[in-house]
Amino acid sequence: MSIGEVAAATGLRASAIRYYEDAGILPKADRVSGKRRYTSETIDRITLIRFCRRLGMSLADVRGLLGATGASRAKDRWRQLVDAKLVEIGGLIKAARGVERILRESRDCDCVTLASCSFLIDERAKPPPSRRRLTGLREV
Amino acid sequence: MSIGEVAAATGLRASAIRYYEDAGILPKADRVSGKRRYTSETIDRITLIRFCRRLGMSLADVRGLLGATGASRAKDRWRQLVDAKLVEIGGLIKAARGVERILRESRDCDCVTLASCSFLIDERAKPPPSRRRLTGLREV
DNA sequence: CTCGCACTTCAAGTAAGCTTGAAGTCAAAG
DNA sequence: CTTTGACTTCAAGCTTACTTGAAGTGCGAG
Repeated sequence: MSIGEVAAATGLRASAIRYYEDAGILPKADRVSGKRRYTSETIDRITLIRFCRRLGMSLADVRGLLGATGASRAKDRWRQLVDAKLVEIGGLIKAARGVERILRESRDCDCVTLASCSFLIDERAKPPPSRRRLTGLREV
Repeated sequence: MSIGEVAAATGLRASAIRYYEDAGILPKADRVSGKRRYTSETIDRITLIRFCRRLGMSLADVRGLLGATGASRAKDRWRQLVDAKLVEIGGLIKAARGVERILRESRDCDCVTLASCSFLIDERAKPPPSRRRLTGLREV
């Protein structure tokens, strides 16, 4: 199949498929007179990549996963990744719930005028903001 | 106070404070022989900004909020922002829980070998990935 | 033969929120 | 007077995951 057909089948753009190849996420494609030719295996692979991405994994995660040779090794890596992601997501959910609570509580507060607002007073006591951002997720 | 003192008091870097000024989030600072001078009002303002950022608001959100003139107007904007953020966070938590469930279920699946895995088969049926990423949060 | 389309490569652009570097200024300390 | 340290501006860099654009190639149709 051509890159255009793979793109149509997977919902990615052709440019993204080329990018994945450059990034080492997809193997170098065979060429027929300079043009990339694929088999349905590529579609399966892209489907797996898309699945992982949807679950909030980075391309680096995916690269690590697909680099695994042999099914059992791959399965180990998969479990490791999943376990790490579960911890991350747990943290994310916890953080989100904290934010939700504060938002609700501060909704009718005078914070904005900065007049002795308990939230901002609490805020002063907190350590500097962490540089680390929690992982962004896509809708599942 | 100097920019360095404000930085120390708020946990931001001086460069970030200058950036906020350029970005219109902080008002143009008074100068004494070319150097910015601040009052504790600035610290309060930065504290508010930091509070908002911690809750997952963008600098654009904050700019809109602080642009409000008069306390009641500001309060209205605050409530609007909070309501919008609550919807967003609700979506984020829902998405995160979905991901959590799928991760758990797929943990011990044969997905990685692509051998008739129900998760990947489901994946094939899904629409192309949404470009939209859910808001990243910081820890609260 | 020429048109048009899908493809090719490579470089650069995009988003957000800052940081970093280079080069210069200023005031107080030694 | 010189050094030191904090400050100044402006431009460029960082990160991730791609997209976009420019310029060129290959192939089937008319």
